[in-house]
Order: sequence, then structure tokens, then C-alpha cells
Amino acid sequence: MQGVETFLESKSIRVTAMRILIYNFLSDKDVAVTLSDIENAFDKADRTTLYRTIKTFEDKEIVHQIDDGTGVTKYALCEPNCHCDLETDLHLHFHCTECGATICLTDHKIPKIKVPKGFVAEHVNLVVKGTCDKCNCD
Amino acid sequence: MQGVETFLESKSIRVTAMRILIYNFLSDKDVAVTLSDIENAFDKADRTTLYRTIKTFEDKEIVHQIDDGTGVTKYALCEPNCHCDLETDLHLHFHCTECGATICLTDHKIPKIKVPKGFVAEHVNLVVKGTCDKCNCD
DNA sequence: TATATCCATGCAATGGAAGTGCATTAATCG
DNA sequence: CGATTAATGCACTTCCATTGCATGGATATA
Ligand SMILES: [Mn+2]
Ligand SMILES: [Mn+2]
Ligand SMILES: [Zn+2]
Ligand SMILES: [Zn+2]
Repeated sequence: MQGVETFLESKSIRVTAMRILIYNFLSDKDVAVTLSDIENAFDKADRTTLYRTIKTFEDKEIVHQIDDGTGVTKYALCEPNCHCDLETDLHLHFHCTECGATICLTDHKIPKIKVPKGFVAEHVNLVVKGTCDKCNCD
Repeated sequence: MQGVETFLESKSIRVTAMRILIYNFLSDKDVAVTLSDIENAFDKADRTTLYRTIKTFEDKEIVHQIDDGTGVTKYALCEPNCHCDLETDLHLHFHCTECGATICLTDHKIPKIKVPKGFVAEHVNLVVKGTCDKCNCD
């Protein structure tokens, strides 16, 4: 993956070793990760750096936050050309209560949700909990 | 409301002054409340008691938890005959980013959500964020 | 009524996670 | 290279959720 550096540059942030490492770490995973996950993967780096790196990624729409209801926020890479837009980008998240995995179901966009008169919807969080495909195979 | 005591009894928990007070506090509100909200309303009582009271209520399906993404869990009374069941009881929650209120939209049940093959859905959390009717009147 | 039992309450302490201020180091640009 | 700006590291804080243990009150049973 030599394209990572150019990708980060395209997001107008400085390309540092740490950022490349964290980006690659995220792209290797097919599940959302917590800050602790990243922390465990990079013992030498300081928590704050990891924290601020992921926040920067969030600002620049490189990753998106996921609140799956476990109490710890998780993060996952955005799709290409994502702008975290309600209509086009926001998707369903699945949290497996057995293995704890939280997965982006990017194909499952958020359905149109009706809200009562007077209310204006700007953002939707849709999390389905249950058991994932891997856990159901056992 | 003199029926509160009988109601609590019907849930097979001991009827205490504190529990009646908290139940009434919740039923007076039309928005979900945090533990801190309850704490502020009952200065004399210990935080732990309030915490455990609400947990008991939760166990007995008297209240349900709401994770609106603000980081603090909120609670609201269940509807009569609620069993927090996915099909019949789970409903949409609205969080107003302006006034901070989180509201049960009990009329808005969770729509059928499709999940990929192999996944089994057991629970759904659906939170819409935006501005509420009151805030939109200003 | 006495007493044993169960549970609600209060107090103290813990742990996890998110976030911030400030000093230092590294990257960028002229 | 020197100056500027941003990234990193360290220390510290705050907030919320949760638990262990001691105590007091309610309930049940003899
Ligand atoms: Mn996602
Ligand atoms: Mn509700
Ligand atoms: Zn699983
Ligand atoms: Zn509002």
C-alpha cells in the first residue's frame, strides 16, 4: 500500500509514521475498533497521540465513529468518497453480543425514518444487536 | 396516582418510599432522564441507591435504558404492558442537539431491518438526532 | 410478639474512558 | 538553514458506571 501517503496528503493532513501505521491497522480490520484496541496494537505510542490521531481522521472524514451501545466508542474507515452524509453515506451497524464485534454494513443504508411534525432529523444512529455470521456457524 | 404502589407490587419488588418517589419523578417527565437528573432531584438520597433503583426498574421492565449517543445513559418509563420486545415495544428515540432533550417516540416502532445472511437480529437501537418541535418554534 | 432472614440503603472506593494544558520534538516552508 | 506550524508525549482531570461491605428497615415465620 504505497497509496496511503498520497491519500493522507489528499486529506490535507501531515503524513507521519504514526498516521500511516494507524491507517493501515484500521484497513486491515474488518471490524470497528476501540481506542484501546489501537492502544494495545501500539504499545510504544502514547494514548493521547492515538486519541488525537483518530480524532483528526474523524475530522477529515477518514474514519467514522460508531456508538454501538457498549459504552466505548468504536471507529472504522469510511468508504471512498464518504462525507458521512445522512442520505448517501450513513449505514447500519451490527453489534454481535457474543463475540463483541461491531461491523459496518455499508450496503445497508439507513432507511427513511419518519419523525413527528415539528421535528427535524439531521442524523441517525441505527445499531442492530444480535449474533453475527461467524458466531452463528458454531 | 395511588396506583403506583400496587403497580410496583405487581412487579414483585418491595415498595419503598424512594421507589415511589423515583417512579413518580419519571412519570412526571415527558423526556428521558439521566442518573444525574434524578440525583439533582433527590439531594438527600445516595447516588448508589438511585442507581440501583433504576437498575431494578430496568430488570423488572418498568423503565428502559436509552443510549442517545451523548455518552450518558438515559431512562424513561416503559409503556403499559411493555416487555421491551423488538417487534412490539421497541421504538424510535429522538435526541435534540439544541436543548439536549431525548424523547421516546413510542408511536414510531422500529421498522423491519434487513440484515445479511447468517446474521440474527435480536435488538435494535434507533436514534434520530436533530431539533425537536419546541426548539423549532423559536 | 420475638426473632431470623432478606433486601434496600448509604458510604467508600474503584475502574474505565474521554478529554485538556503544556512542554518537547518533528515536519514544512521560505 | 532558520522560522513557523503541527504532531507527539506526559501529567493531570473529569465524568460516569459499578462494586464491596456495613447497616438499617421491612417481611416472614415461629
Ligand atoms: Mn460504519
Ligand atoms: Mn423510549
Ligand atoms: Zn459474533
Ligand atoms: Zn430541543
